[in-house]
Amino acid sequence: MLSNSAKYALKAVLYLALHTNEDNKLMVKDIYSRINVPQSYLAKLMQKLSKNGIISSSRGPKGGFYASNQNIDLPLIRVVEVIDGEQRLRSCMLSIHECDSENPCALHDLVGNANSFFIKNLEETTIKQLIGDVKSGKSVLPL
Amino acid sequence: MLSNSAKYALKAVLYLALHTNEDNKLMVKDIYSRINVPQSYLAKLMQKLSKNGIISSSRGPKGGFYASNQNIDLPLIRVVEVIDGEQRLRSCMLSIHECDSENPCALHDLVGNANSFFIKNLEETTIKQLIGDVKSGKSVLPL
DNA sequence: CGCAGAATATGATAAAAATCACATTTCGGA
DNA sequence: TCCGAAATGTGATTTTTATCATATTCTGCG
Repeated sequence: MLSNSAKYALKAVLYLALHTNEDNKLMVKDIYSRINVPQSYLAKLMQKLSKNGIISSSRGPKGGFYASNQNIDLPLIRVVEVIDGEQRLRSCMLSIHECDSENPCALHDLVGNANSFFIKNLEETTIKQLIGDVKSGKSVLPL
Repeated sequence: MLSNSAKYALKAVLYLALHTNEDNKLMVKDIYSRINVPQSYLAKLMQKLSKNGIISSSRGPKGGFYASNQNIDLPLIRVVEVIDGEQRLRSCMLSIHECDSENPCALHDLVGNANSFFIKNLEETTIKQLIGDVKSGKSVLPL
């Protein structure tokens, strides 16, 4: 469903959204152990996120990565699309190309609305909204 | 969610269930192009399925793979567990170990009951039931 | 200006998943 | 009883994903 990389990226984005802003940046080495992602792999992922405008960064001393107000208004789907591409998440359960609700593959009904429900949520939920849940204790952001 | 291998295996099992029985077997080379799976990779998958009792086989001339009456009464989950192992399907969206509905990770609610719904269906639907849908035209089994 | 601290770029290595190739075993039939 | 047809067993190769390492560029600050 989601690649490992996408999971890593989501964790990182949520961590940044919770702990950083324009005036309070963090470096990869401050983050990786908190979210349990290998350091240099995380670095690569964050570069990709940064290049695609999902997170922000600045170089040099006092630099680092952070989530701007603009960043956290992005829907979660953007994170996974940047990392996994657009296809992976939406591909049918049997990887049939012509599979949709009109012409369902044999497993289509078993998944039911499960997958589309998840995708819909990823599309409609912003990073900001999600960390709201964490802040209010509705869910946990784990290591 | 499901590995490529598991998808291949499901396709193969469903194909066998539709087109074979004790008296009417098929060889890998008769199947692979129909379900669009590389021949020798399919061979390996089918050996695994056969060894684990998901499908049946007999050697020698007039031999081949087939789905017995006993086979098609198995729930679909058995197919994916044999190929992907038991963990993969049930692992949390962020791969957090201590994530459940009591202690949900940040993404838990986004997936909602989607995943458990799918798993439940895999557990409760037998191969036979599923091909019923295909036979009655409710769904398609594609190449 | 220039140095040091940071991200960025590039590419090498390792591990896992997918694919291929072939030798071995089993079995039915002539 | 022997030959050939088929699955089975084993392992090598390729591709993708994940991981590591290092050189390069940018930037704030003294």
